[in-house]
Amino acid sequence: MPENAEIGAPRAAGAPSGPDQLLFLTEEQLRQGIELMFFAYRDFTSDPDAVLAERGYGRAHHRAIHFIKRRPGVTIAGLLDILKVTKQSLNRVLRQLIEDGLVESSMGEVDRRQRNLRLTAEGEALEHALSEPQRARLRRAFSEAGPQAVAGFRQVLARMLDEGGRDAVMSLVERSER
Amino acid sequence: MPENAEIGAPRAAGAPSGPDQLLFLTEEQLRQGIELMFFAYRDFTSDPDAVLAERGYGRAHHRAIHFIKRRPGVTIAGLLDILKVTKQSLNRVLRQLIEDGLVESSMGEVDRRQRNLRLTAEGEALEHALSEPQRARLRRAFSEAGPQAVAGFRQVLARMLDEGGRDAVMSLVERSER
DNA sequence: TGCATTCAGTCAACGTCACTGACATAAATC
DNA sequence: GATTTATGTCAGTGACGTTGACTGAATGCA
Repeated sequence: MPENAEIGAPRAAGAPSGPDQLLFLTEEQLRQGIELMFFAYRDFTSDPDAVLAERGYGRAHHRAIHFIKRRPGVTIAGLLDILKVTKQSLNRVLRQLIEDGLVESSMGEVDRRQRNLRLTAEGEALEHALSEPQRARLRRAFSEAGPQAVAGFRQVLARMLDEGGRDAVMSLVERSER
Repeated sequence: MPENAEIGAPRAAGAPSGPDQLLFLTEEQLRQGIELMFFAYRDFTSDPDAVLAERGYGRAHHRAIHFIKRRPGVTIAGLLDILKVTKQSLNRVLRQLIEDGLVESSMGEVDRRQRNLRLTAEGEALEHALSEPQRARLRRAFSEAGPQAVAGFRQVLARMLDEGGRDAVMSLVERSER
């Protein structure tokens, strides 16, 4: 472990005895992990939340915009599958985004029932305004923690995913397709 | 930034042309980090959400219960400070929890305007039912990823916190006080 | 003692964003 | 031609966050 071992190092307040090998699995460490997830996620979402609030949008809009950016031409069903929300929930958000000129919906070429979703130039601009603060936050955190810590961060998050959907999620996350 | 000055050392400062050392800071890696946070947090909260839904509660109840368990005797103001929600939001949740016999509110001993909050036996039981699936998920993820990955996970999450409140959050998270 | 402040609790109104259930329409498929 | 699929919409519900205004009780200070 490099120079910054002390920050994330298992302190194990209860200091159970025995070999140190499993100290990172104590109940205390698990509780700290739970709380860190809560606080980190709260701060992580606070920047885009502020941008969204200016336009009267919420996190649902952010998620839709993010994944439309990621998979240009995605269908409604595809987006529903990624987001795991109901059609009605997604529809309300998409209707707004389309009306506001951030997303364009075009008829499917092979299957004309389908809609292919894409960001307009304005949609791209909002996407960038939303994601840049998060990227900046991660960039700083990654840079300060170092590559080895980042690798651990990713491993643990990946292992926290539901086993059922893990492969699907990881292949979505890791597919660059841009 | 006294104690962990080396943490913030600008590793990414120069040398963009260097070898693979900075590949973990590419835009692509940042985007993957953002998506992993989204999916992991979604799955992470899904287990307690299911338990809560059975009783007609939501995440707000979970958070209140968690931090009352963590800091027995905490005051309303203390909880507001941790959760960063409005008094009105918290009050609605607390009123329910108290009515349902999960939380008890007693008058402060030094300052009789204050209320000290504690979980009842039933509250402790629900807290356990809520946190156990999350602990199990983390336990598995930690165990599979290994201690070094866990250290990295913690470092990155800690570094993602808002700088303003980081020390306060980390000292809350790391304080055992039980 | 008297006044300002603090802590807690409440009322009302509002908005986002999930959910269920039911139904409509068009296009594809069998 | 009948069924299935993809999308869209209407209505209702509920959790949970917000702002703003106001109360009562206890405290602290001049």
